[in-house]
Amino acid sequence: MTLSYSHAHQQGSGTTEVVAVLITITDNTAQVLTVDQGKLLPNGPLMPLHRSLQAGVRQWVEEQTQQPLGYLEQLYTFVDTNRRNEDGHALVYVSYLGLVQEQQAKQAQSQASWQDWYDYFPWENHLTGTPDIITNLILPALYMWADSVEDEAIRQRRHKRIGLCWGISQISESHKNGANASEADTIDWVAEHVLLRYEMLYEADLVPEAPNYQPNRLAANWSQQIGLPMYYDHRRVIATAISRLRAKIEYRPLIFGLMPDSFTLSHLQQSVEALSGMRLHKQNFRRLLESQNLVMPTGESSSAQRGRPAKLYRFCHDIELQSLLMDSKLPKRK
Amino acid sequence: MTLSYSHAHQQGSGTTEVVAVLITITDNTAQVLTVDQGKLLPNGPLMPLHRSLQAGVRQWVEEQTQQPLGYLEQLYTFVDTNRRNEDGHALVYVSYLGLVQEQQAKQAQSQASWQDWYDYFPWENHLTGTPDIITNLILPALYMWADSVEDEAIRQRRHKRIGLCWGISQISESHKNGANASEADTIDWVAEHVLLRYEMLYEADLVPEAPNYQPNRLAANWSQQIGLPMYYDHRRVIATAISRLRAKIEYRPLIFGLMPDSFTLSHLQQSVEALSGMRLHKQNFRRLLESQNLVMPTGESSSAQRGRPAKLYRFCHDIELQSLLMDSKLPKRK
DNA sequence: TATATTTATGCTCATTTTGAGTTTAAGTAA
DNA sequence: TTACTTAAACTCAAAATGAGCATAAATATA
Repeated sequence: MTLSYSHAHQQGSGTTEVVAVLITITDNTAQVLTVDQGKLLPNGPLMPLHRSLQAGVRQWVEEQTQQPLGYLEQLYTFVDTNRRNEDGHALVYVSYLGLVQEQQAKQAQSQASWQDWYDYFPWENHLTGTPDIITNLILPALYMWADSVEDEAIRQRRHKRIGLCWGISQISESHKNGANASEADTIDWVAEHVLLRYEMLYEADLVPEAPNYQPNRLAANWSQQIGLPMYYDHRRVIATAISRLRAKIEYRPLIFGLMPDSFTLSHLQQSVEALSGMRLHKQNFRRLLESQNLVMPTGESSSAQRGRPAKLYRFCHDIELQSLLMDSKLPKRK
Repeated sequence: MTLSYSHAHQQGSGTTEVVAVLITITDNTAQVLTVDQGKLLPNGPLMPLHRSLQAGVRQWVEEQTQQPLGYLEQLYTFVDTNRRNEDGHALVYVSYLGLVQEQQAKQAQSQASWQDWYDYFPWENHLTGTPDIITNLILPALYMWADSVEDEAIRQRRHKRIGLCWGISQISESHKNGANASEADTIDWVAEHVLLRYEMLYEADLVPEAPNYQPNRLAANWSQQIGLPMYYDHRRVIATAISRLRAKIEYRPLIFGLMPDSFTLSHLQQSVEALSGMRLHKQNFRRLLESQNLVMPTGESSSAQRGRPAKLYRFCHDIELQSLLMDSKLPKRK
């Protein structure tokens, strides 16, 4: 794992970098923009000429990916004490979440490429039910990790934590070996806990990025199944982005930034589903949309592929402001 | 306005600083910890010896204020292009929100002092109804600002924005001079829009920190009424903190970090009210609390001052984890 | 052509959650 | 004792939510 790249352009003694998580949806699949064969996010040092962090992000994204980008919001700021400048100052990097409209997502320019984000987080895709990787691989490994500790109290807390993070509704039967089978047995999957789940895998040394990762102690082809690793902490940065996106989409119409100018309601719903990784209830989705006055029919209909043709809609740009200010929700779970 | 202080300890070429917004509640009043006579937040440069941003924050807060602090979360990262190091790199500062338990809030150590946060944001205190400053001073000034522009479209957007930000329910009568009186007339005050409101005042040059602030053009004693200014962008940082706190307290039991070990439900409610700046409906507040299993009675009662003595409660520390993970809400408006 | 299949869209219904009261209990101050 | 104050239990209607049924309008197929 060569960590050489990415700082070729670093000059002077700046200790601040920007990192961008750009998201788009193509063919109902959520994608993230990467460089360096999917191993890194677009990034670059903040330079004296940049007038703001946003400006820095936009410049480096433009330069490294030629991708025009719209909505951009700050995510989180990390410190990497393993990377320091000549004065010994640790590298600080500020991450941003950016949205790219469907039609704007260009094909693989230069070093950049769009990647299905579930290639990095296969356990986050619940579009066709709970993925096997959770029940067959992850949960057994996590319970082994939980039980590997002497202290009974810690063990119990870990069990509880696993349940809360991963939603132990189905598996409760097969894993209530302990006496505490009477615990709240219907905790359900919370889509926005992406970061918590990734961090638990990291803490349990179950991902290649973790300090004590030992795939030999795990299932045979563990490394192939646990998702693509990245350099530095970039997979964690993506997890942060997905968490934010999934949480925010429920009360702010961020989906605006990802849709083309006109679309069907099904298309819109599938886009939200691609982000949340879960299926939604069709009728309720529409009801909520209607109650919010977020979209209006264009008058045209889509040239249907199979069934009844759907009406086309566009967002009420009239409400740009409201969309920023007011609490306009989007639907929840199925 | 001397901006000299606060960088006396800067050494080397680091371009990263940390800033802390520490919050406590004493006598049902929300307070923020400041240094330099209330003009600055505790802050300091990130140094090579710091192993994380949190560690940096804790060290500087400890050093400057001797205040022990518990819960800490990252807020936002700013760039100040006006402050640069010898290489021309702009200063990056990472802000944190910290909570201090009521009993832990010490009195004015060294340079530090606790300030009523509504001294900085008098318009945010709606505990006794909409404050006069909004109707008498701020809104007239904002509408003047909105109307000061030629372009009709921009003027309309500004009017709309003002309404959304400041909740134009009461004043709609006196200000529907235009033809569009039929607009949604019942927009209500949203407590967590603190940052939006401050930024609007800044944009309209109505606060002393703004580049074109000209108090002479405004009401006679404008500067005395519009809240205490701070150096740099520190008042904006507090606004960011209050926004986050008010938003998050509705779906995460952050209030934990501010309460003493045992308390009455009324005390708890008053604390939440101090943060949100609004009165809550007593019975519904209790109902919600009960449905969440966040608190449990200690068995004791408070030695009542006047009325019937209230039972004392404590938080279910059993649920530390759940409080972090699950969506446990606290009540909304009255 | 008739029929099945597919997708879109309109509508119903039971349950839960909210907002807002009323009533009763248990203390202190006059 | 009486008035006043705060606590706490309970009620009720309106709104939001989760889930299902019914109908409409197209295409694919027998």
